[in-house]
Amino acid sequence: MRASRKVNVEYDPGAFPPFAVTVDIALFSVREGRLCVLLVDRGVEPFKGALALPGGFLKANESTDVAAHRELREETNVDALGYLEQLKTYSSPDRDPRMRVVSVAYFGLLADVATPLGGDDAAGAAFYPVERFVGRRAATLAFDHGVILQDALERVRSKLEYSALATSLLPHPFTIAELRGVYEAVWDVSLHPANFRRKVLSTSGLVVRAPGSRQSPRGGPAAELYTPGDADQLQPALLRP
Amino acid sequence: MRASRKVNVEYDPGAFPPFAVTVDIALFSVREGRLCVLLVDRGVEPFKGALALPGGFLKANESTDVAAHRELREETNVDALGYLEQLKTYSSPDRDPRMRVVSVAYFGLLADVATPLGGDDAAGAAFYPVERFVGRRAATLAFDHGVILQDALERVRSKLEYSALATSLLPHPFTIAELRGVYEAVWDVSLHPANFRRKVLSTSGLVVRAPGSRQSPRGGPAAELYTPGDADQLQPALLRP
DNA sequence: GTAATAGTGTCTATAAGACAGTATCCG
DNA sequence: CGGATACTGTCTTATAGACACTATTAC
Repeated sequence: MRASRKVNVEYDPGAFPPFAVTVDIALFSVREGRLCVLLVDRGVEPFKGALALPGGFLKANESTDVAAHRELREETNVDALGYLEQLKTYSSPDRDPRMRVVSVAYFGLLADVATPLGGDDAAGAAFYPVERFVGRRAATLAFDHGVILQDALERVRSKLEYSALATSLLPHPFTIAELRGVYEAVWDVSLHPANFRRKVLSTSGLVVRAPGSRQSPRGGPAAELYTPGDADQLQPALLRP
Repeated sequence: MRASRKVNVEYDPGAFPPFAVTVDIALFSVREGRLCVLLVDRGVEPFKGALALPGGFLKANESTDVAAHRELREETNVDALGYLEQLKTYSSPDRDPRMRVVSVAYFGLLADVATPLGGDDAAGAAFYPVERFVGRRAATLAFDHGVILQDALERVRSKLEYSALATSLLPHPFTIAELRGVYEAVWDVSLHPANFRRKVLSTSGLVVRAPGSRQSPRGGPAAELYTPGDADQLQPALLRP
């Protein structure tokens, strides 16, 4: 055992165990006021017929970042992809019943435009409200994807507080009310319209005024339009209630 | 270790590319008021003679969490380890010049007790001030460990704001001034003693009063002692200046 | 004594949350 | 018209930061 490290650093090809590496992506989108996640129908065992996060095997000469983009492109169109970030790596030895698989999970954000789920492997891919898969009485997902989704959701909820990610979930330009709708959907809370507006506009670099205005869908005056600002981190943060 | 190739015999080995998986750990400790990181001297090529983060290969039947703890135990005593958390996975195809290695990086926090670096593989392991390895004119580390260290440092700096991690870098009990010293070392700033004290004591669950007191090292009245509270997240956060 | 530190009190600026009120649009 | 919404203004409370002040220790 004492010599194990020395064996390792010499890279005897038989000195280390090989692993399969996959990427899995939790792609979020706000649709009709609800936070949804892209899931695919598994057509093969194990977990045949269950829902799973889109993903696939890492290729021999690509990074996981590249693999995540590639897998996502195979499920949906990548044009509208607003954001993609590595979440966490899952490596429990029994997470795949067939073999040893280490999965590098990502989370992504997509604006709710008319998104054609028309990739090569998009059969059975659709957006589902996340509420069905979190908390008690949650519907189960294949493998440990329920845990991954839970972790991704918490990461997104947290990042909305101190980063400008919320605008990645909206087509541009957008109104303050639409931006508020994103926060309300992700955090699953109801926010005070007047205070939210003041907070957003006083956070430098979050949004910038765009020309024109847009009618409210349910009455009221036309709303001013905005596009994302150049801020990455929010100062001060927009804290969850 | 040598039987590891047998682990995957139950599936078709040609169905996916195999990868070596390692864990690398950035273990931080505050020593003499400076934030330091544990580095090991590489004895073999590549990067022979360079400094590197401690780490090693993932075994066939362990998770990366277990592997990180095991590797750390081989470098230093694990008793004082205050915290260990997964940071990020690094998978650039050329990050190791010899072969394809995917590394799952961790960061850890260790109190500055008399830490015997007396593990089996501790030869050449020592704590170095992080300032030497970050920013421009930084000394280089082996592989992409400089990037990993930079990412780990930023994660630790950020987590001090909204979590109670700072107490993991101190032996218990500690004084408010010692806790302030941790924040000052990690953030590389100078904090107002009076305001810091008020802030810490008004953050519920951060610290609890311990009996007794301790003399100040450089004059002044005896300082009250505290131990970590039960809070995990800080409410309100202790924001960087 | 001087210097340094622990701890308290206080003032100001900023931010969050509650809420009133006006203007504008749809039906 | 009524109802909903956009947007502004104001009040209260909580917090951050600056700073004055006292008390206690080492030298």
